[in-house]
Amino acid sequence: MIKAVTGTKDILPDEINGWYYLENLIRQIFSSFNYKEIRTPVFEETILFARGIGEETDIVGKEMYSFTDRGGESLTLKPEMTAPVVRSYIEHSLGSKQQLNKLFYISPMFRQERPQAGRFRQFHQFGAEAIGSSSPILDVEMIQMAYQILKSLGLKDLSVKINSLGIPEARDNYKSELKKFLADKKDKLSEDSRKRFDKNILRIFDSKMESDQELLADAPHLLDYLDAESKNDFEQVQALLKILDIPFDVDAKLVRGLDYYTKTTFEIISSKVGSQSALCGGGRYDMLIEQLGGKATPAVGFAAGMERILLACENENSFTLPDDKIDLYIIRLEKDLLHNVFKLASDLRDQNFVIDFDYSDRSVKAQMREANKLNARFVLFVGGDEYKDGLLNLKYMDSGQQQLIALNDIEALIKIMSK
RNA sequence: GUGAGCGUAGCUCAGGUGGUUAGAGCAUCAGGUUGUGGCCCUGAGGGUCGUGGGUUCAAGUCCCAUCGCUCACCCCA
Repeated sequence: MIKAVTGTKDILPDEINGWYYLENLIRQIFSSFNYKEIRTPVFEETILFARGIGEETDIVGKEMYSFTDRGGESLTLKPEMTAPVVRSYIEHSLGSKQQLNKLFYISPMFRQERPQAGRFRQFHQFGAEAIGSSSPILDVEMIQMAYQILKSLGLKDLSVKINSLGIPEARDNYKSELKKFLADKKDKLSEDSRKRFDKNILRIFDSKMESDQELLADAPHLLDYLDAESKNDFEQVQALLKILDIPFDVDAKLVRGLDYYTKTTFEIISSKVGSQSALCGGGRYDMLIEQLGGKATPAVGFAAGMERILLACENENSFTLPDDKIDLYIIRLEKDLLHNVFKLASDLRDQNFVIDFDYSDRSVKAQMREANKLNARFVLFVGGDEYKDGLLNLKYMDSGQQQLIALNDIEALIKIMSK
């Protein structure tokens, strides 16, 4: 049997309503902040991600689905959306059409990682990017939109973590201080953390090893090394979050894994999704546009994992969807009335009613059972003596009540079903 | 890339110490009299017991390999 590839899955009809619900909510909330949707291709030139995300990151180093096409070009299935959006922003000179571009997206992403609870190789993210302003108001707007979407889904067990990485110079200063601090403790660190020491020392803070965390207890604080501007912005962010009544924790250990982040970073986590607890993450990336060949432009954004969010919703039982219903199931009492039923269904479907009927020649009982299973509001019997008199028998499925309707008075039927 | 657990009908699972035609519930389909649902009753279909090899007179049940799934590490949404 041919099965879906490891780490991918089908979204089946019985779970699609949850996705519609989430997608509608996303579009509605982003729209209320006047963000416009952008769609980019699923694949891009590999170099976009290598340059944008950073050669040293795990995503680029070992998780990308890259392939060479017949023209010999190296292409990659997008592992994240910020680089493609920025590429598009530069390519189409969106910055010269308006000062600030507020964009959002909903899209599949691809990363070749070992699947796990809340993690797949093809997964879906929604997110937003505000390109063209350095105002911390936009930093907060990102958190606000993400938080509002999660809250609207009924999620309760959320916590917002924020941090500031400062401008690159400030961060570099801090890195060398941290390096000094850990130099004589290096051999006590875990194996993974020793690797991080050389590759990306900030990530040592991510370690789940208690021994590492003990060694870090007295480490210098990143926030103490912030430049004046970053510090001021970060205070602004906190003040604005308080105005919005969004609870948050400053977490100096929150270090994002993508190279492009500057200043504010944030994450919203839920304890209801297993160990992959980050539902969304983002931050400011003031250097990226220039780095990808555009004019130096400040920007901020976030991305959220939709499978994780849906998983959290399921585990918290945060919302319930109404059962699927159809308006009318048409039952034919005689087999030779197929054409009449077919035409009637067609006419009513033109009026935007959800209509179904039996495609084989099943018994009336079987058709009734089907109507019941489909949660039909009404059943219409076509055939029998009343049909010879030009009448149809309409049944209200909730009450069981029946009523006759003239075959030439479809308007009456429409009127009843419209209620 | 590393580690652990698990693989029996569409789904959830039973199948002491290996022994005749592998079971249940749910789901599906058909019936329960003449043209009518949800409950109930009856019946039917559906499984190379993940795959391959080995031990044995005999394996779903033991051993090995392999594939797949799940969870965790790593990393990230």
